[in-house]
Amino acid sequence: MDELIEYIEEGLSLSEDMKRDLKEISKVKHLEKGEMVLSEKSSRKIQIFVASGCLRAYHKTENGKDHTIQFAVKNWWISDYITLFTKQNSVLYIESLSHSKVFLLEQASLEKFYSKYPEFEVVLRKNLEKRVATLQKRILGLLTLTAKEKYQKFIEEYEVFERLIPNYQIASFLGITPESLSRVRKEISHS
Amino acid sequence: MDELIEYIEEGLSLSEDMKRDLKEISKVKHLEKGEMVLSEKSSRKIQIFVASGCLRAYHKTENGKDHTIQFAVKNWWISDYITLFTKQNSVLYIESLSHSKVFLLEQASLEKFYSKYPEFEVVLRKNLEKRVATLQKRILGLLTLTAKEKYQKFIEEYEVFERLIPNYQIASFLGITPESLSRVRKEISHS
DNA sequence: CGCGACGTTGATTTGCCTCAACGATTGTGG
DNA sequence: CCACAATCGTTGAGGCAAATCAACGTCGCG
Repeated sequence: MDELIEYIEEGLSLSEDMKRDLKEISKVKHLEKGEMVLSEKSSRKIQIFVASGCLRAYHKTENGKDHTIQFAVKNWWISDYITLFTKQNSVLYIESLSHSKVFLLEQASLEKFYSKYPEFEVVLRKNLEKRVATLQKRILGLLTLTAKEKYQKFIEEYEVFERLIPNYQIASFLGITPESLSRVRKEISHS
Repeated sequence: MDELIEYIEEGLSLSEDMKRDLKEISKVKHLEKGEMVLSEKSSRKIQIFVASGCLRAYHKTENGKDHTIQFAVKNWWISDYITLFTKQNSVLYIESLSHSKVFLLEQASLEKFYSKYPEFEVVLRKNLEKRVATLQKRILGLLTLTAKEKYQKFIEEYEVFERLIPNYQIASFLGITPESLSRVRKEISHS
Protein backbone atom coordinates (compact mmCIF):
# COMPACT_ATOMS: atom_id res chain seq x y z
CA MET A 1 0.00 0.00 0.00
CA ASP A 2 2.98 2.28 0.04
CA GLU A 3 3.23 3.85 -3.40
CA LEU A 4 6.33 5.78 -2.44
CA ILE A 5 8.31 2.64 -1.73
CA GLU A 6 6.97 0.98 -4.83
CA TYR A 7 8.08 3.97 -6.86
CA ILE A 8 11.56 4.07 -5.41
CA GLU A 9 12.03 0.37 -5.95
CA GLU A 10 11.77 0.96 -9.66
CA GLY A 11 15.23 2.43 -9.37
CA LEU A 12 16.78 0.75 -6.35
CA SER A 13 15.82 -2.27 -4.34
CA LEU A 14 15.29 -1.31 -0.75
CA SER A 15 16.39 -3.14 2.34
CA GLU A 16 13.90 -3.73 5.13
CA ASP A 17 15.69 -1.14 7.20
CA MET A 18 15.37 1.45 4.52
CA LYS A 19 11.69 0.73 4.08
CA ARG A 20 11.06 1.03 7.76
CA ASP A 21 12.91 4.32 8.00
CA LEU A 22 11.20 5.65 4.92
CA LYS A 23 7.82 4.87 6.38
CA GLU A 24 8.81 6.53 9.56
CA ILE A 25 9.70 9.84 7.95
CA SER A 26 6.86 9.98 5.45
CA LYS A 27 3.40 11.05 6.47
CA VAL A 28 0.49 10.05 4.30
CA LYS A 29 -2.10 12.70 3.70
CA HIS A 30 -5.37 12.60 1.83
CA LEU A 31 -6.35 15.86 0.23
CA GLU A 32 -9.64 17.29 -0.92
CA LYS A 33 -10.00 19.24 -4.10
CA GLY A 34 -8.80 22.77 -3.41
CA GLU A 35 -6.97 21.87 -0.22
CA MET A 36 -3.62 23.55 0.43
CA VAL A 37 -0.54 21.57 1.35
CA LEU A 38 1.83 24.45 1.55
CA SER A 39 1.11 28.11 2.07
CA GLU A 40 2.90 31.23 3.12
CA LYS A 41 2.18 30.81 6.79
CA SER A 42 3.44 27.28 7.14
CA SER A 43 6.90 27.77 5.77
CA ARG A 44 7.71 24.15 6.43
CA LYS A 45 10.53 22.63 4.50
CA ILE A 46 8.97 19.58 2.99
CA GLN A 47 9.00 17.53 -0.15
CA ILE A 48 5.82 16.07 -1.49
CA PHE A 49 5.39 12.82 -3.35
CA VAL A 50 2.14 12.31 -5.24
CA ALA A 51 0.64 8.82 -4.92
CA SER A 52 -2.58 9.71 -6.71
CA GLY A 53 -4.48 12.76 -7.86
CA CYS A 54 -3.07 16.03 -9.09
CA LEU A 55 -1.35 18.98 -7.42
CA ARG A 56 -0.19 22.42 -8.43
CA ALA A 57 2.64 24.68 -7.21
CA TYR A 58 2.19 28.37 -7.84
CA HIS A 59 3.29 31.84 -6.92
CA LYS A 60 1.11 34.83 -6.14
CA THR A 61 2.21 38.35 -7.06
CA GLU A 62 1.26 41.44 -5.04
CA ASN A 63 -1.61 42.21 -7.40
CA GLY A 64 -3.01 38.77 -6.76
CA LYS A 65 -2.08 36.98 -9.95
CA ASP A 66 -1.20 33.32 -10.03
CA HIS A 67 1.77 31.90 -11.84
CA THR A 68 2.01 28.17 -11.98
CA ILE A 69 5.45 26.65 -11.56
CA GLN A 70 4.56 23.00 -11.76
CA PHE A 71 1.78 20.46 -11.96
CA ALA A 72 2.26 16.95 -10.59
CA VAL A 73 0.44 13.65 -10.88
CA LYS A 74 1.07 10.07 -9.74
CA ASN A 75 4.73 9.32 -9.08
CA TRP A 76 5.88 12.92 -9.35
CA TRP A 77 7.57 14.95 -6.71
CA ILE A 78 6.45 18.50 -6.12
CA SER A 79 8.20 20.91 -3.77
CA ASP A 80 9.17 24.48 -3.32
CA TYR A 81 12.83 24.27 -4.29
CA ILE A 82 13.28 27.98 -3.87
CA THR A 83 12.40 27.75 -0.19
CA LEU A 84 14.25 24.49 0.29
CA PHE A 85 17.54 25.42 -1.28
CA THR A 86 17.94 29.17 -1.25
CA LYS A 87 17.65 31.78 1.44
CA GLN A 88 14.23 33.02 0.37
CA ASN A 89 11.32 31.38 2.05
CA SER A 90 7.95 30.11 1.05
CA VAL A 91 7.32 31.85 -2.18
CA LEU A 92 5.16 29.03 -3.44
CA TYR A 93 1.75 27.66 -2.62
CA ILE A 94 0.96 24.05 -3.28
CA GLU A 95 -2.64 22.95 -3.63
CA SER A 96 -4.54 19.86 -4.61
CA LEU A 97 -6.64 19.94 -7.76
CA SER A 98 -8.56 16.76 -7.01
CA HIS A 99 -8.83 14.04 -4.43
CA SER A 100 -5.21 13.20 -3.91
CA LYS A 101 -3.04 11.01 -1.80
CA VAL A 102 0.38 12.38 -1.04
CA PHE A 103 3.38 11.61 1.15
CA LEU A 104 4.92 14.49 3.05
CA LEU A 105 8.60 14.29 3.93
CA GLU A 106 10.38 16.81 6.08
CA GLN A 107 13.55 17.99 4.40
CA ALA A 108 15.49 17.58 7.65
CA SER A 109 14.40 13.96 7.99
CA LEU A 110 15.25 13.32 4.38
CA GLU A 111 18.74 14.66 4.88
CA LYS A 112 19.24 12.26 7.74
CA PHE A 113 17.90 9.46 5.65
CA TYR A 114 20.30 10.28 2.83
CA SER A 115 23.32 10.24 5.06
CA LYS A 116 22.25 7.01 6.68
CA TYR A 117 21.74 5.36 3.29
CA PRO A 118 24.14 7.00 0.86
CA GLU A 119 23.30 4.42 -1.80
CA PHE A 120 20.10 6.36 -2.14
CA GLU A 121 21.89 9.40 -3.45
CA VAL A 122 22.27 8.06 -6.94
CA VAL A 123 18.52 7.68 -7.43
CA LEU A 124 18.05 11.18 -6.22
CA ARG A 125 20.74 12.55 -8.46
CA LYS A 126 19.25 11.02 -11.56
CA ASN A 127 15.88 12.40 -10.67
CA LEU A 128 17.38 15.85 -10.29
CA GLU A 129 19.27 15.64 -13.54
CA LYS A 130 16.07 14.95 -15.42
CA ARG A 131 14.40 17.74 -13.60
CA VAL A 132 17.06 20.21 -14.63
CA ALA A 133 16.66 19.10 -18.23
CA THR A 134 12.91 19.57 -18.00
CA LEU A 135 13.26 23.03 -16.57
CA GLN A 136 15.77 24.03 -19.24
CA LYS A 137 13.29 22.90 -21.86
CA ARG A 138 10.55 24.89 -20.27
CA ILE A 139 12.69 28.01 -20.26
CA LEU A 140 13.46 27.48 -23.92
CA GLY A 141 9.75 27.21 -24.59
CA LEU A 142 9.00 30.39 -22.69
CA LEU A 143 11.71 32.23 -24.62
CA THR A 144 10.88 31.03 -28.11
CA LEU A 145 7.23 30.11 -28.51
CA THR A 146 4.05 32.06 -29.24
CA ALA A 147 0.92 31.60 -27.13
CA LYS A 148 -0.48 29.12 -29.63
CA GLU A 149 2.70 27.09 -29.86
CA LYS A 150 3.07 26.97 -26.11
CA TYR A 151 -0.41 25.57 -25.73
CA GLN A 152 0.05 22.99 -28.47
CA LYS A 153 3.26 21.81 -26.91
CA PHE A 154 1.59 21.66 -23.55
CA ILE A 155 -1.25 19.40 -24.64
CA GLU A 156 1.25 17.17 -26.42
CA GLU A 157 3.50 16.78 -23.42
CA TYR A 158 1.02 16.94 -20.62
CA GLU A 159 -1.76 14.84 -22.10
CA VAL A 160 -2.26 13.18 -18.74
CA PHE A 161 -3.20 16.40 -17.09
CA GLU A 162 -5.55 17.93 -19.55
CA ARG A 163 -8.80 16.89 -17.94
CA LEU A 164 -7.72 17.56 -14.40
CA ILE A 165 -6.67 21.14 -14.82
CA PRO A 166 -8.88 24.19 -15.40
CA ASN A 167 -7.84 26.28 -18.38
CA TYR A 168 -7.01 29.38 -16.41
CA GLN A 169 -4.37 27.40 -14.57
CA ILE A 170 -2.91 26.11 -17.79
CA ALA A 171 -2.77 29.71 -18.95
CA SER A 172 -0.91 30.69 -15.80
CA PHE A 173 1.56 27.89 -16.47
CA LEU A 174 2.18 29.05 -20.02
CA GLY A 175 2.51 32.69 -19.09
CA ILE A 176 -0.56 33.90 -20.95
CA THR A 177 -4.00 35.15 -19.87
CA PRO A 178 -7.08 32.91 -19.74
CA GLU A 179 -8.66 35.08 -22.44
CA SER A 180 -5.75 34.53 -24.78
CA LEU A 181 -5.80 30.82 -24.12
CA SER A 182 -9.48 30.72 -24.91
CA ARG A 183 -8.87 32.43 -28.25
CA VAL A 184 -6.00 30.10 -29.04
CA ARG A 185 -8.19 27.11 -28.31
CA LYS A 186 -10.90 28.45 -30.55
CA GLU A 187 -8.41 28.98 -33.35
CA ILE A 188 -7.06 25.46 -33.03
CA SER A 189 -10.51 23.86 -33.05
CA HIS A 190 -11.35 25.67 -36.30
CA SER A 191 -8.56 23.98 -38.19
CA MET B 1 47.02 24.20 -10.87
CA ASP B 2 43.85 22.23 -10.99
CA GLU B 3 40.95 24.55 -10.29
CA LEU B 4 38.43 21.77 -10.64
CA ILE B 5 39.91 19.81 -7.76
CA GLU B 6 40.24 22.93 -5.69
CA TYR B 7 36.59 23.68 -6.28
CA ILE B 8 35.38 20.22 -5.40
CA GLU B 9 37.44 20.18 -2.23
CA GLU B 10 35.34 23.04 -0.94
CA GLY B 11 32.63 20.45 -0.45
CA LEU B 12 34.45 17.16 0.02
CA SER B 13 38.05 16.31 0.72
CA LEU B 14 39.41 14.13 -2.03
CA SER B 15 41.63 11.10 -1.71
CA GLU B 16 44.71 10.83 -3.88
CA ASP B 17 42.98 8.16 -5.92
CA MET B 18 40.04 10.38 -6.62
CA LYS B 19 42.27 13.23 -7.62
CA ARG B 20 44.21 11.04 -10.00
CA ASP B 21 41.07 9.67 -11.60
CA LEU B 22 39.54 13.10 -11.85
CA LYS B 23 42.57 14.42 -13.63
CA GLU B 24 42.46 11.48 -15.94
CA ILE B 25 38.92 12.09 -17.10
CA SER B 26 39.09 15.87 -17.34
CA LYS B 27 40.69 17.59 -20.28
CA VAL B 28 41.86 21.14 -19.89
CA LYS B 29 41.10 23.46 -22.76
CA HIS B 30 41.96 27.06 -23.33
CA LEU B 31 39.45 28.98 -25.36
CA GLU B 32 39.63 32.13 -27.43
CA LYS B 33 36.89 34.70 -27.41
CA GLY B 34 34.15 33.46 -29.71
CA GLU B 35 35.36 29.88 -29.77
CA MET B 36 32.77 27.12 -29.68
CA VAL B 37 32.96 24.29 -27.20
CA LEU B 38 29.82 22.52 -28.23
CA SER B 39 27.93 22.74 -31.48
CA GLU B 40 25.32 20.81 -33.36
CA LYS B 41 27.80 18.68 -35.27
CA SER B 42 29.76 17.47 -32.29
CA SER B 43 26.92 16.03 -30.29
CA ARG B 44 29.31 14.90 -27.60
CA LYS B 45 27.91 14.30 -24.19
CA ILE B 46 30.12 16.39 -21.99
CA GLN B 47 29.99 18.57 -18.94
CA ILE B 48 32.03 21.71 -18.76
CA PHE B 49 33.60 23.28 -15.70
CA VAL B 50 34.74 26.87 -15.97
CA ALA B 51 38.11 27.63 -14.35
CA SER B 52 38.31 31.18 -15.66
CA GLY B 53 36.60 33.39 -18.21
CA CYS B 54 32.99 33.36 -19.26
CA LEU B 55 30.87 31.03 -21.38
CA ARG B 56 27.37 31.02 -22.78
CA ALA B 57 24.93 28.23 -23.66
CA TYR B 58 22.29 29.09 -26.21
CA HIS B 59 19.77 27.74 -28.62
CA LYS B 60 19.21 28.76 -32.22
CA THR B 61 15.76 28.71 -33.79
CA GLU B 62 15.12 27.98 -37.47
CA ASN B 63 14.93 31.67 -38.26
CA GLY B 64 18.37 32.14 -36.77
CA LYS B 65 17.55 33.74 -33.45
CA ASP B 66 19.59 33.11 -30.34
CA HIS B 67 18.10 32.31 -27.00
CA THR B 68 20.48 32.16 -24.10
CA ILE B 69 19.92 29.43 -21.57
CA GLN B 70 22.83 30.13 -19.26
CA PHE B 71 25.95 32.15 -18.67
CA ALA B 72 28.80 30.73 -16.60
CA VAL B 73 31.91 32.15 -14.96
CA LYS B 74 34.63 30.81 -12.64
CA ASN B 75 33.56 27.75 -10.66
CA TRP B 76 30.32 27.23 -12.56
CA TRP B 77 29.29 24.20 -14.52
CA ILE B 78 27.72 24.64 -17.90
CA SER B 79 26.28 21.81 -19.93
CA ASP B 80 23.49 20.89 -22.28
CA TYR B 81 21.25 19.04 -19.86
CA ILE B 82 18.65 18.50 -22.53
CA THR B 83 21.07 16.48 -24.63
CA LEU B 84 22.60 14.78 -21.62
CA PHE B 85 19.45 13.63 -19.91
CA THR B 86 16.65 13.41 -22.42
CA LYS B 87 16.33 11.74 -25.79
CA GLN B 88 16.74 14.92 -27.80
CA ASN B 89 20.27 15.73 -28.85
CA SER B 90 22.41 18.76 -29.12
CA VAL B 91 19.95 21.53 -29.04
CA LEU B 92 22.43 23.89 -27.42
CA TYR B 93 25.58 25.64 -28.50
CA ILE B 94 28.18 26.59 -25.97
CA GLU B 95 30.68 29.32 -26.75
CA SER B 96 33.34 31.27 -24.94
CA LEU B 97 32.83 35.00 -24.47
CA SER B 98 36.42 35.72 -23.47
CA HIS B 99 39.72 34.01 -22.95
CA SER B 100 38.67 31.10 -20.85
CA LYS B 101 40.06 28.01 -19.26
CA VAL B 102 37.69 25.09 -18.98
CA PHE B 103 37.70 21.43 -18.05
CA LEU B 104 35.82 19.06 -20.31
CA LEU B 105 34.44 15.85 -18.83
CA GLU B 106 32.79 13.14 -20.86
CA GLN B 107 29.48 12.16 -19.32
CA ALA B 108 30.34 8.46 -19.69
CA SER B 109 33.59 8.88 -17.77
CA LEU B 110 31.82 10.88 -15.13
CA GLU B 111 29.27 8.12 -14.65
CA LYS B 112 32.08 5.65 -14.09
CA PHE B 113 33.71 8.03 -11.67
CA TYR B 114 30.49 8.41 -9.71
CA SER B 115 30.02 4.67 -9.35
CA LYS B 116 33.62 4.18 -8.32
CA TYR B 117 33.37 6.92 -5.70
CA PRO B 118 29.76 7.04 -4.50
CA GLU B 119 30.72 9.43 -1.73
CA PHE B 120 30.89 11.98 -4.50
CA GLU B 121 27.18 11.76 -5.17
CA VAL B 122 26.23 13.98 -2.30
CA VAL B 123 28.21 16.94 -3.62
CA LEU B 124 26.62 16.45 -6.97
CA ARG B 125 23.16 16.24 -5.53
CA LYS B 126 23.50 19.46 -3.61
CA ASN B 127 24.74 21.21 -6.68
CA LEU B 128 21.75 19.98 -8.64
CA GLU B 129 19.32 20.99 -5.94
CA LYS B 130 20.57 24.55 -6.08
CA ARG B 131 20.39 24.46 -9.81
CA VAL B 132 16.77 23.42 -9.77
CA ALA B 133 15.99 26.26 -7.39
CA THR B 134 17.76 28.73 -9.65
CA LEU B 135 15.86 27.52 -12.69
CA GLN B 136 12.55 27.72 -10.85
CA LYS B 137 13.35 31.30 -9.96
CA ARG B 138 14.20 32.11 -13.54
CA ILE B 139 10.90 30.67 -14.72
CA LEU B 140 9.07 32.75 -12.16
CA GLY B 141 10.86 35.81 -13.47
CA LEU B 142 9.98 35.02 -17.05
CA LEU B 143 6.34 34.56 -16.09
CA THR B 144 5.89 37.60 -13.92
CA LEU B 145 8.23 40.42 -14.86
CA THR B 146 8.20 43.17 -17.47
CA ALA B 147 11.21 43.82 -19.69
CA LYS B 148 12.42 46.54 -17.36
CA GLU B 149 12.02 44.46 -14.23
CA LYS B 150 13.78 41.51 -15.81
CA TYR B 151 16.76 43.65 -16.66
CA GLN B 152 16.92 45.24 -13.24
CA LYS B 153 16.82 41.87 -11.59
CA PHE B 154 19.49 40.63 -13.94
CA ILE B 155 21.99 43.33 -13.13
CA GLU B 156 21.34 42.81 -9.44
CA GLU B 157 21.92 39.10 -9.53
CA TYR B 158 24.52 38.83 -12.23
CA GLU B 159 26.69 41.77 -11.33
CA VAL B 160 29.79 39.68 -12.02
CA PHE B 161 28.88 39.21 -15.63
CA GLU B 162 27.81 42.63 -16.66
CA ARG B 163 31.05 43.72 -18.27
CA LEU B 164 31.77 40.47 -19.97
CA ILE B 165 28.53 40.11 -21.82
CA PRO B 166 27.29 42.13 -24.80
CA ASN B 167 23.84 43.58 -24.33
CA TYR B 168 22.24 41.67 -27.15
CA GLN B 169 23.13 38.46 -25.36
CA ILE B 170 21.65 39.71 -22.13
CA ALA B 171 18.52 40.52 -24.11
CA SER B 172 18.42 36.99 -25.47
CA PHE B 173 18.72 35.69 -21.92
CA LEU B 174 15.83 37.82 -20.73
CA GLY B 175 13.59 36.99 -23.66
CA ILE B 176 13.45 40.50 -25.11
CA THR B 177 14.96 42.16 -28.18
CA PRO B 178 18.21 44.17 -28.11
CA GLU B 179 16.21 47.23 -29.11
CA SER B 180 13.86 46.84 -26.18
CA LEU B 181 16.77 46.35 -23.84
CA SER B 182 18.38 49.49 -25.15
CA ARG B 183 15.22 51.49 -24.48
CA VAL B 184 14.91 49.99 -21.02
CA ARG B 185 18.50 50.96 -20.24
CA LYS B 186 17.86 54.48 -21.42
CA GLU B 187 14.79 54.73 -19.25
CA ILE B 188 16.67 53.50 -16.20
CA SER B 189 19.58 55.90 -16.70
CA HIS B 190 17.14 58.84 -16.81
CA SER B 191 15.91 58.17 -13.30
C1' DC C 1 -33.08 28.17 -6.86
C1' DG C 2 -29.28 31.33 -6.83
C1' DC C 3 -24.59 32.06 -6.32
C1' DG C 4 -19.86 31.70 -7.59
C1' DA C 5 -16.38 29.79 -10.51
C1' DC C 6 -15.08 29.25 -15.15
C1' DG C 7 -14.83 29.91 -20.09
C1' DT C 8 -15.85 32.74 -23.89
C1' DT C 9 -16.37 36.79 -26.76
C1' DG C 10 -15.89 41.65 -28.11
C1' DA C 11 -13.70 46.25 -27.98
C1' DT C 12 -9.79 48.61 -26.95
C1' DT C 13 -5.12 49.35 -25.33
C1' DT C 14 -0.33 48.58 -24.82
C1' DG C 15 4.23 46.67 -24.34
C1' DC C 16 7.22 44.90 -27.06
C1' DC C 17 8.62 43.60 -31.78
C1' DT C 18 9.93 44.57 -36.48
C1' DC C 19 12.16 47.08 -39.78
C1' DA C 20 15.26 50.55 -41.04
C1' DA C 21 18.83 53.79 -40.47
C1' DC C 22 22.80 55.63 -38.26
C1' DG C 23 26.85 56.52 -35.03
C1' DA C 24 30.62 54.41 -32.35
C1' DT C 25 33.98 51.10 -31.79
C1' DT C 26 36.92 47.43 -33.07
C1' DG C 27 39.78 44.96 -35.86
C1' DT C 28 41.75 43.72 -40.29
C1' DG C 29 44.13 43.87 -44.62
C1' DG C 30 46.30 46.63 -48.09
C1' DC D 1 48.98 53.51 -40.44
C1' DC D 2 44.94 54.41 -42.52
C1' DA D 3 40.57 52.77 -45.02
C1' DC D 4 37.10 49.81 -44.77
C1' DA D 5 34.09 46.26 -43.06
C1' DA D 6 31.90 44.14 -39.37
C1' DT D 7 29.86 44.25 -34.93
C1' DC D 8 27.21 46.44 -31.54
C1' DG D 9 24.25 49.81 -29.39
C1' DT D 10 20.90 53.26 -30.18
C1' DT D 11 16.92 55.73 -32.07
C1' DG D 12 12.63 56.35 -34.71
C1' DA D 13 8.32 54.90 -37.02
C1' DG D 14 4.92 51.72 -37.45
C1' DG D 15 2.68 47.22 -36.50
C1' DC D 16 1.05 43.34 -34.03
C1' DA D 17 0.30 39.76 -30.52
C1' DA D 18 -1.33 39.51 -26.35
C1' DA D 19 -3.14 42.11 -22.28
C1' DT D 20 -6.83 44.58 -20.31
C1' DC D 21 -11.46 45.69 -19.36
C1' DA D 22 -16.12 44.45 -19.54
C1' DA D 23 -20.09 41.64 -20.33
C1' DC D 24 -22.42 37.40 -20.70
C1' DG D 25 -23.54 32.22 -20.89
C1' DT D 26 -22.98 27.89 -18.59
C1' DC D 27 -22.29 24.66 -15.34
C1' DG D 28 -22.03 22.63 -10.73
C1' DC D 29 -23.15 22.87 -6.11
C1' DG D 30 -24.69 24.43 -1.42
